[in-house]
Amino acid sequence: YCDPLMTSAGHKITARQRWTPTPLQLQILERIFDQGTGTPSKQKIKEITSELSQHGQISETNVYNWFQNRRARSKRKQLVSSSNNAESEVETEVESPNEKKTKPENLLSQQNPAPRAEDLCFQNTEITSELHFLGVLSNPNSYNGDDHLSGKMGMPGSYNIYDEAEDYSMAG
Amino acid sequence: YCDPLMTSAGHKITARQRWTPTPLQLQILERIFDQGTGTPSKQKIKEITSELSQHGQISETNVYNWFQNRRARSKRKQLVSSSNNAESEVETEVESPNEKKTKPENLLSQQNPAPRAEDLCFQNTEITSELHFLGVLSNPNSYNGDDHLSGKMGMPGSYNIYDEAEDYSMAG
DNA sequence: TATGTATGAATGAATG
DNA sequence: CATTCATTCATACATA
Repeated sequence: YCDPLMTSAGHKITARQRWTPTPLQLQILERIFDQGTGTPSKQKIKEITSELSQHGQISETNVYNWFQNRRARSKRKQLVSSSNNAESEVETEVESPNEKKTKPENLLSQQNPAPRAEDLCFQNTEITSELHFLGVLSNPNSYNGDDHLSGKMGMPGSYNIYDEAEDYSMAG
Repeated sequence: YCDPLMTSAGHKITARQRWTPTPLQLQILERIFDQGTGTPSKQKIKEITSELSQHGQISETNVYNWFQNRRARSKRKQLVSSSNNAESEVETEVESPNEKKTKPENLLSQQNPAPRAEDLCFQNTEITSELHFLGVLSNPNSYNGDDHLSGKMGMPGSYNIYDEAEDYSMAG
């Protein structure tokens, strides 16, 4: 399945728009990932890329993205698995982006200590859309505007309770 | 007016928590960014926000973040070339030049090895972005055939890998 | 050919 | 400002 760049038989390999890791590359990547390196960082990325280059064309960006995706994916899976015992009715909709309606990040606390107060505003989409048409969202209060860094704005057009003026120590 | 809440994928009508810059907004932002203003002052942010607000919902936070991200991405990799150039004999058996396809999904910059510092992907990211949003906003069912690029830009290296991917080449 | 799934890539937002 | 996360989009690939 994975071997788009196969030169042995595939003479006419239609260059993909996106990089397709070869089995070898994948193996190495997984191996490194399994080592718990998690975020290889720049230097490591280079090394890995260099290594993978021996097995096929690859860029540091690819490696970087791979790890990023891998990590995000891993977490997703994890929280999903743990969600089983959870009392939530959220049935394993994990692999169904189609069915995905919201992001059960609350379950994510397992691995993530939830350092940030992610107050998800679960507002009805329909409402939002309606508001758009109504033009209600056209020009909200725009908040004070000095809390760029602290801007916890959850959604555009939604009035976040944290809209309070939160001045940050941004070097002006 | 383009509905930022609706995307080509539009599998779900769930409103996006994420601000989606409209074409106009993007254009203005890029323009300002191009001026070299870099990180506009809070005052400037307000002004920009005000301007962009006329083209769609937007917050100062959005503007702020946008510039931050833009800046971070602007500085594309510049050392990826001389650092890891282990691959010299890449089996780049690209398709024949005669090969022609309706959809120029020709080789991606990633697929293209031989990273040269001078030859770094200096594609017009602006264009790419525009095309992107066009494709996104375009509905597969409503192919306009006019200016819709449907993500199938005929630009080589439309997916400039180095445009994204945080620079892991950090000096430290 | 059309649909579904898996996954790489793009981007806004968060954090340090 | 630098780095990382989370979400979404687009596409390769498998399947019917």
